[in-house]
Amino acid sequence: MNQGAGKGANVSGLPVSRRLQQKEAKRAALVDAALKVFSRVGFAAAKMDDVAEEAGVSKGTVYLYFDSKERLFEAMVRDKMAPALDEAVESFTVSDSSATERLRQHLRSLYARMLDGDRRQIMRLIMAEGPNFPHLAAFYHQRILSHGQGLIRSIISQGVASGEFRKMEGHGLARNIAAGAIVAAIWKLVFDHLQPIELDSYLETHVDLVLNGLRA
Amino acid sequence: MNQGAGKGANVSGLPVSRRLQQKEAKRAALVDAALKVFSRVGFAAAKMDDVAEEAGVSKGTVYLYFDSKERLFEAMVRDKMAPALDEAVESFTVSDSSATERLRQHLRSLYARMLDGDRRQIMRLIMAEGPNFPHLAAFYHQRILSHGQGLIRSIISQGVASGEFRKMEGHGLARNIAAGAIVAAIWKLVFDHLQPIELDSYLETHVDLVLNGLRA
DNA sequence: AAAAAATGACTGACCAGTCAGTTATTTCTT
DNA sequence: AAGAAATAACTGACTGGTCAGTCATTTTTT
Repeated sequence: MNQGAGKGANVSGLPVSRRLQQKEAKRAALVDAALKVFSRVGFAAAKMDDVAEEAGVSKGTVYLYFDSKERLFEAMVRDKMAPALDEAVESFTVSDSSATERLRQHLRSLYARMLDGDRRQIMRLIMAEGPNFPHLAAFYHQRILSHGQGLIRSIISQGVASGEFRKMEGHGLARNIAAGAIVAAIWKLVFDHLQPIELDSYLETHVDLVLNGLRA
Repeated sequence: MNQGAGKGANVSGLPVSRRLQQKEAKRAALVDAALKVFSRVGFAAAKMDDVAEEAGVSKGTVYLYFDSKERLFEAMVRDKMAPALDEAVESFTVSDSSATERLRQHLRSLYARMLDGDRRQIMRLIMAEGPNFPHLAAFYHQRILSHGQGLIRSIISQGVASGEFRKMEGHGLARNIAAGAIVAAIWKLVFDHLQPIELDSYLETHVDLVLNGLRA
């Protein structure tokens, strides 16, 4: 009767011990706490004690879940970024709209996703600490940036095929189109108190500029 | 005969002691060393010993020139950013070219200035450490970003007046136009090894997109 | 009662900042 | 001009505090 069968069985019939659920919940709490602390002060200045306190546990407990500060940082980035990929793909269900309309929609959803509080903090952390965490930079590039460029490129291809957009030859068109959103996200974290970004208006300017720039 | 006249006098006739010259040179060397070390590892992880070694002096000497690690960091940002302002203004001598041509030129010069090795490192540091150094973020915003937006806006006004550009209403047009360059600078530092930016081509794409986007 | 989870005092490495002492440069004296 | 005295620049061992990571003990769960 070990393995907690009985009250440990969940709807799917698989035995999931109360222990494991709690462990998972605590791990998530620690990741949340880590995000807060790392966002506030950066990797090097963050204290494991503060992460522990933020999560309502003692420092020793943090080390039951993560081997080291670096591992905690990495786990945080991975955990918090995983949903972004799913969202991007989900929001991208191929529709039969025009490329113009799809690009407009895509940029709106990009802003919504990037300007999410957690996400832009992580983006800033990647830029700040990326050179010290090469595999995290690679992970972020592969899972988010590379994928995101692919989506934009596919819309552009459609638009070129349909005659809505002109064919542009140079490199980096997708990055160029996404740049406005990236800058908005960072700006909001670093300079917003000095010169606020009015996001809706900024977004519309961006969409307007890009769509006109691409028009055939 | 005090004040070191004679061999202490320089071409302008003003007495400049050997001491002061050397002191100024050493200060500059320390700022250079600081830039290297801070760029490599960020503010918190940088060691004053490393800065000293990089400059070829002992740690104590660093403290003869700068009161603290923070002050050194601030001095570095200020010293290294001062020339950027002058350059921007210089490169902006009002010409009688069309707004289209002026914007093209301006973007090229913006890329050239931003992608300067030192400068993009500092931009990255500001983004990474800005929230912890509010007055530095303010300094950077005022001296670089705000000013830069003004230059772009003035070209756009000319273009609207001359009928080259359409009038765009939303906020943040100047930021949007500069965004491509900002992203390029950061990309080159963090992701270039994963997906290189071919700068000339990227720049031309950007110019092309923006000019078409603005066209009346 | 046994096992698992959590604790927090502790250790050892690290590093910003100091300062008593050393070296280099300039000024004064003869 | 040559040495003596004064001043400025520099050094690096040291201190005090901090913090990642450990582990013997306590608490909670089963």
